[in-house]
Amino acid sequence: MQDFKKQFKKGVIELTILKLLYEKDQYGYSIIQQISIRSDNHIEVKDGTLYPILYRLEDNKFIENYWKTDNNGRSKPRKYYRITIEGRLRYEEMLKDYLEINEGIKKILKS
Amino acid sequence: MQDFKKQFKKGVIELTILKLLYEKDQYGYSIIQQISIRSDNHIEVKDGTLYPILYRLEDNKFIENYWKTDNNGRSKPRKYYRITIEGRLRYEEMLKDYLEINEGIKKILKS
DNA sequence: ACAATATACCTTGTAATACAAAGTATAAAG
DNA sequence: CTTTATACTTTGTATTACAAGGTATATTGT
Repeated sequence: MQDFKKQFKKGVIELTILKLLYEKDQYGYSIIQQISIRSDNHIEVKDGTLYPILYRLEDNKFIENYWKTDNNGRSKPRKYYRITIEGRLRYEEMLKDYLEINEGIKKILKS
Repeated sequence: MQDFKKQFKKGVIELTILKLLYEKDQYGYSIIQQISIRSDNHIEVKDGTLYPILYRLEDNKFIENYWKTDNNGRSKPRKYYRITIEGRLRYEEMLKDYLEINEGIKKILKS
């Protein structure tokens, strides 16, 4: 109980991750920051939450990873993720469902 | 996995239940129907889902029940639920959080 | 130079929860 | 009078965001 924000976020995080990777390849930590920034800090995803989701998405072939060393100062490579064709389809599906449910809730809440 | 609609619904169902009881006292089965109808069938809540939520809300003093026999033909009483003051406060809180998260997601999804 | 903080990734265990599936019983409809 | 809908209840299961722990490098402050 208590934290219903946590509940609201279920399922939605996967959607936002796929959206961000749809836009461009990114490494995990970057995704966490992007979600924070772009949602005006309304959505904060913990690293202990994100990484398992990435592994899950990878198992399902929706994304795939590659290690890349950026050509700035940093020597240690970062693990980048790329969305697959299946991942794009999955995203479109999820988006459709999300919008549908959201429309339904909006109708119940108004009046 | 598979059914992400189920995930989107987490937490949101409690919000819609409180909203419906905010409007007027209702029995469980009626809530299920109301959610279906008012969401244009986009949200379907199963009875095995609803009743445990009602008991939970009751344990937390957000709602309370009373048995009532309708004065039409039906002789068997139905278990009506009424929202409490605490329940109203809880609803306002949840709504605020829901709108906030939703705003955040919208910002990430667009562009 | 050194300490403190941020970045970056990973893993284990836990609480919460929508639902399936089963049951019981009455009411309404064909 | 048989079938379907209504109405309520309970048990077990899969999923999942997170806390809390870990490791290691990079950056910033003094």
